[in-house]
Amino acid sequence: MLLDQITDKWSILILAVLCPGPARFNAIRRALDGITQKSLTQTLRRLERNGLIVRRVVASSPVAVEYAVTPLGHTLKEPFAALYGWTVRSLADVKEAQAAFDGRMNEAA
Amino acid sequence: MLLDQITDKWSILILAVLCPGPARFNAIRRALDGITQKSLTQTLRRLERNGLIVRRVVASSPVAVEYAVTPLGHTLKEPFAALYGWTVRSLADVKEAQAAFDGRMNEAA
DNA sequence: CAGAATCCTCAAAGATACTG
DNA sequence: CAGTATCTTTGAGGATTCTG
Repeated sequence: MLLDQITDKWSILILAVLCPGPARFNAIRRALDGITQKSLTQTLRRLERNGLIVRRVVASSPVAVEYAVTPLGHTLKEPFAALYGWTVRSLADVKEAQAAFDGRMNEAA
Repeated sequence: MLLDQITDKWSILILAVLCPGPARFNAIRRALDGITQKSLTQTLRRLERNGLIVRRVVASSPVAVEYAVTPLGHTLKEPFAALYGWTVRSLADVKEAQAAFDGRMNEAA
């Protein structure tokens, strides 16, 4: 499903990093704390294949590779922002629900 | 991260099933083709723990268990709809990008 | 009916080393 | 710098069996 392709662990975060402007491989890597070089490569490939970002090789020495969000990629910004906004607004409610749930579990035990 | 909790494989689909009205375990299971009983149980538990759905046991014989979306859960409808709407609107563009990408790969080989 | 418990596997993620 | 290649690990998910 297409939803699976964009709701994975890193895609949304990479898009967020690239939205303000293009960035290079290791810059993205540093921005996303905790991602491995392998996962980053794989996720960038999938994003590129789906037409959400473009990969541009700058023939300098040493070689530089820039990733940038495409127009199609930019149309995802709004839905992602809606989702992210919800998590921010609802974090307190969710934590409260979790505490209540965990409390019920403990009293049952 | 909270995003991971709601962008997993089934949560969004279960919410969609329950949005029109409450449903029972096996009804949800039948509605979601391909989910195992284990995954359904686990996902329902997480949704319940996060306060997005409620579990209600009807003391009949045999026992009936109903799941329903909470007010908090309903606030997720809009962000989810935005995301799902994007996939519907963009499916053609994504497929085109994929074909182009795969074409470039083959010509390189 | 609505699960809990158990076993199993396989694909994704991590670690490590190497390269143009 | 921007990856590729390999190996290993782990844990999510599937299949199956059992139960109040």
